[in-house]
This record gives sequence, structure tokens and C-alpha cells, in this order.
Amino acid sequence: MPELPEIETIKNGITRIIDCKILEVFTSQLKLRIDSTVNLKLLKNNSILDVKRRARYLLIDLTNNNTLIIHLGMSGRLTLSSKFQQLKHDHFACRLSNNQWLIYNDPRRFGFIDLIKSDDIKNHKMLKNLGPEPLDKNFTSEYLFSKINNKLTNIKTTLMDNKIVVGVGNIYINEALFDAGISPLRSAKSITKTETAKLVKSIKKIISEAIKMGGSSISDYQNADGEFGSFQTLHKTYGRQNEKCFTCQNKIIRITQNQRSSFFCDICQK
DNA sequence: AGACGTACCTGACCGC
DNA sequence: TGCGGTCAGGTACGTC
Repeated sequence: MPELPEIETIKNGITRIIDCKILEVFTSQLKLRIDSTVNLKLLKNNSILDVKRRARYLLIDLTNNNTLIIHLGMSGRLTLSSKFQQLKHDHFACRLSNNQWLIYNDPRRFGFIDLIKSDDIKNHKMLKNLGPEPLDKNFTSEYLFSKINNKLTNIKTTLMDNKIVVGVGNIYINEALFDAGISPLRSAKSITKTETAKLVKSIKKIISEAIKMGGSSISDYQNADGEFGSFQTLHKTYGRQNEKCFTCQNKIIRITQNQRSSFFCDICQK
């Protein structure tokens, strides 16, 4: 489901739980992608100090030096609701002192929830090797060029590598490459310094616009209040195979790269 | 070391 | 209707 703009939107939607106390915890028996290090029932009586995001991970800081890490995988949803009746695929829920339930639902179970000591967060195996945030000032064209100029792999796959830059998934990389006028088929090492600068600018632009629009709702993404994002109405390539390019009227092509769909215009993107 | 394929899961959709 | 195939927003891991 979610790339960085969707997670950022969810994060903004749940900041109202800050200062709430966790009164009750539900967990399903089903296995998520990785097992929680400790029993999540231990969350009871912790209070929420802060809600943060790193890459596509939501980090909920708690009292007792605990941090809850939530990843939504491909199909996860995190919602706030005044009631909780366990639905299929609900894997975690907690009742808060503001009379709301925070509910984690994930049909495909590619996501996970873990509870660790806040001090150990940087060492968590899912977080320790992450590259910079795309909107961070240290994600520059000099940095990116140094990371890609010896890579044989295509530029699209390269930019989806979390060690290089985080949070840029299949939707937004297609959109950013279109914006930059660069074909997804190019090898990373063939991208010039000038093109790298354009690419960095396009990634920042697309991600910021998507955050402003509340993310993209392709089939089932919803924010913490069950509302849909609207950036999908501005997609210029993603999901538009055989439709006309808005710039040149050429047909948008769909191909497969590393088992993921790429959409592009072979006239506008060189 | 780097490149690439595979695996984890469910559900929606399409063609026969 | 039902069945098999394909596809889906992510990411770690195995193998060459």
C-alpha cells in the first residue's frame, strides 16, 4: 500500500494520540513478516510521548523508554476508531485513554509491529542501513551521483533501493522519472551529473506534492480516519498504460523491471 | 561486492 | 460459478 507520502499522512493523522495512555492491547495469533521482539501486551499502561516517521516506518515513542515500530508492508492500514470489533486481518489494536482504538489491519501480512528500547532504534535490523530521507537537505545531487555513477543496474531499480534513498516506491519513482525526462531503462551509471540534479529535484517535488495531496489511493489506501488520498488524480504515468501522455500524446508504455511494473513515455523520457 | 531472482501472503480481477 | 493465472503500494535473503 504505502510509500512515504502515505505514511507521512497517516503519521499526521495520529498525532492526536500523543499524551494518551494505552489501557488495553489486542494482538492476533497470526504471524506478521517478522516477529515482535517482545510481547506487545507489555505496552499496557505506557503513555505515548511522540509519533515520528523514518522511511516507511512509523515510530511511536512511549514512556518506559519503549518505541513501537510499525511498518504497513503492501497492504497495511492504521486507523483510529471509537470502537473495535475484530475484523478479518486485524492484527493489533490498543485502546487509548481518549476513548479511541488504534487499529492495525494487514491482509497480506507483509508488515510488522515491533517494540524495542528507544535507545536501540538505530540498531534495529530494519532501520540500521537506511539512506537519507528524500526531502532531507543531505539528499543532494552530489550525494546521489556518488552513489549511482558506478551501478550497472537500471536507474529505476537503483532509486528504489532504501540504502540509497528511502521511501521512494514504485508509484513515485515512475512519476519522478517522467518529471525528470529520464527513461527507467537507462543504467544508473549512464545518468549524467546534470540529469542527476534534475532527478533529485523531481523526486523532492513529486514527494512533496503527494504529501500535500494526502498520498495516492490506488485501490485501498486510506489515512488514519479512513479517508482517501488524491494524488492518484495527478499521476502522469503510473497505472496509465495505453493512455495518452499528457505532454506529447504518445501512448504510455508498461513494462516489467525486476518483477515490478514501470510506466513511461518513450518520447518524453530519454 | 554486486546483481539478480525468490519468498513472504491475501484478494481482486480477467479470461475461459 | 468456478478455476487458474496474473497482478498489487515492500523488503530481506539466498545464490551466483
